[in-house]
Amino acid sequence: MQVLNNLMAFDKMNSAGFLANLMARLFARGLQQRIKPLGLAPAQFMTLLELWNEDGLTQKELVSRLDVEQATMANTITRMVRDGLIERRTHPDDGRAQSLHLTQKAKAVEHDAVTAAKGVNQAAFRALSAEEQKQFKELMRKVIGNMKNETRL
Amino acid sequence: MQVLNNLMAFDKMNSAGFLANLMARLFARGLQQRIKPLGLAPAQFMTLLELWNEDGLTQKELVSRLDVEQATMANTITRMVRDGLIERRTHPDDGRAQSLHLTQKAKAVEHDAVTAAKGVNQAAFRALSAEEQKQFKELMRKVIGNMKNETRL
DNA sequence: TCCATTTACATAGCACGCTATGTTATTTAG
DNA sequence: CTAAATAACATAGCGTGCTATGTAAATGGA
Repeated sequence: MQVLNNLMAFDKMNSAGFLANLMARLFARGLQQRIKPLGLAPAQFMTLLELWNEDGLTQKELVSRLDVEQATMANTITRMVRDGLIERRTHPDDGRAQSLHLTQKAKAVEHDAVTAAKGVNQAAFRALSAEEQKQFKELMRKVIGNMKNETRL
Repeated sequence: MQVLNNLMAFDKMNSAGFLANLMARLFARGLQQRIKPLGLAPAQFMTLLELWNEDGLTQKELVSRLDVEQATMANTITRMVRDGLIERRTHPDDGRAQSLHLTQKAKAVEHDAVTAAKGVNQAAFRALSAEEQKQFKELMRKVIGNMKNETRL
């Protein structure tokens, strides 16, 4: 048996990294399927969440709130402008910056999109008790905190 | 305060999907940094894990073990052949299939790569008790199971 | 046997993440 | 006030994921 050659070398179903990747892909898949009919893609939805909460943010502000690289955000914004979800306006106080503003189209889908996203989370968490759900999210935040501070080692 | 406009609309730090995505990106980043010096990318490492365990697998077998789409695997394999990590051999029993075989280069990096990957998991899990670590992985497997069976709702 | 179906893989096209680097506007030092 | 440094955003290039579709080799049924 091949399994015995490398005994316990690296069991992926017991590897946090593998599990995290698989889980995240399943979340993304679920979200994508539910919001595609609304004309949204997952990263666009996350960006809209911030703008629904506070319209007119700059790219820099979105970058820090969503924890992605600036280049990633720039491309997402370009696609959202292309898709008629937001528009760029030059920032009054800073010629380098731009403020991003929701279009009517983006405002119109807020309720349905948020409902869809909540549905994904619910589907993922069915079969988990309320206590487990709370613990699980707490642990994810803890792990995220660990890895963010990981400048060394 | 903008926060009060949409009270409790969608708190991303309390959204399993957002947390899962962020966590997975941090895992990927950590792994990528550690295995880049070995000439490996994350998906290549995952593929090598399977081949180190059992050389000569087909694309179809890798697809089912790593839980990615066939097209994704095909592209990863192409890059691995390009990078001299594996080679394709036509399958003796089936002219459509191919068996994938490790090169010396790929065999040589196994130990270092596995050590690197274990390091990522350890870094993520420092600050978690052994019990928490076990629970956390159990919960991830549970959530993954939930979402895989989610044909409806 | 021959044709339809299925199977294994390839390809096209896109979303989104990253690093690295360029451009332009603002700030800061002197 | 001007030159250097910084800050905000854009662009290039790539890896990895997906869906949709094409191609060629089995397979199965008539």
